[in-house]
Amino acid sequence: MLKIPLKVTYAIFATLDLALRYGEGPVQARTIARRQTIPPRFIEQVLHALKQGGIVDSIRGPQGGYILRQPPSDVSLAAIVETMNGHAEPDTREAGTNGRALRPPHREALLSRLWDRVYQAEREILSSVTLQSLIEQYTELEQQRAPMYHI
Amino acid sequence: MLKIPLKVTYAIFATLDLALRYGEGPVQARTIARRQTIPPRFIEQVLHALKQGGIVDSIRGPQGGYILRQPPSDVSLAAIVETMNGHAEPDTREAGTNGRALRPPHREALLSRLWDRVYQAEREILSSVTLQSLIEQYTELEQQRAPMYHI
DNA sequence: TATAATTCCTATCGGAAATGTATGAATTGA
DNA sequence: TCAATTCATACATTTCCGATAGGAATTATA
Repeated sequence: MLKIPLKVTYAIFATLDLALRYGEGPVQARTIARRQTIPPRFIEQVLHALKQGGIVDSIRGPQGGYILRQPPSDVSLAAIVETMNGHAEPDTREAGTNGRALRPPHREALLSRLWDRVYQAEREILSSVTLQSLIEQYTELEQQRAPMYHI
Repeated sequence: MLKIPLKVTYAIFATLDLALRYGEGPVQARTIARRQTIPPRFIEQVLHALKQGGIVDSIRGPQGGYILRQPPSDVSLAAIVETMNGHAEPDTREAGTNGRALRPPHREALLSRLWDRVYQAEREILSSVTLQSLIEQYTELEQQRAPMYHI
């Protein structure tokens, strides 16, 4: 039910990489690929999709690269995920019915309502998480492992 | 992200079919397949999985078939879905890291926490829906379409 | 005990989707 | 002009899912 394509993971790490350098000029695809260990030829496609989705901007030519279009606090994971999934609504495939069993369209409505609820719950969570908040969580984790001893 | 395998849909309709006849003895795979329009050879596998998951019991030989193991009000969709997905926890694939970027295991933890939240939300919803409540919703919908005129 | 009805088990196939690679065109700073 | 970069598209590979197939195991019933 919950399936996370690698593409989506890549997209999150790529934008997170950009978020960590927000305001410092464009970052090249190759650089992100190296740092995040993503196949270089593949990340181009991911970044391209992110551009189509309005998440990142691109600058061509030498010294070009990619930048976040908005500050990290304005970029929710919901936006990223939806972009990568092509706004895929819950995949409501339907099997037909005959006999005196559950009949469509009621049978269909029964489940599509349910999937909708699940979908909305998922969306709600992803909307509440931004690249900024992810960065904060990350630095928290880092400090827990290598704590700063005060005084 | 939210993907609903046909297998899961089939499993729900199959168990719903059994729920509608709970207490009336075993129902054969072929019968369910015909009524719910599921490929006969395929539903065998679905029912088999449901048996392994403890959702249904099977009776072999002539006049055999499948029955719900518990009354419909005790069977949640969460149980069915988890059975069909082989208790698949959120698929947390990880790409390695080098350089001074986000480093595992923190990077990994960051996302797996998130997927976990989504997964739990999904689970919560599915736990609250039973075969019984689905049946009730269904008959409600039926009556709305073909209403009973009182008096 | 023989037979037929049924579940059980495993293998396999085909197509679609996901992942990854390749090639070259378009753009642009130096 | 040149080199660095994104852009666009096509192609190859792998993995997964739906579906089919064949036969083994079980058992009610005649």
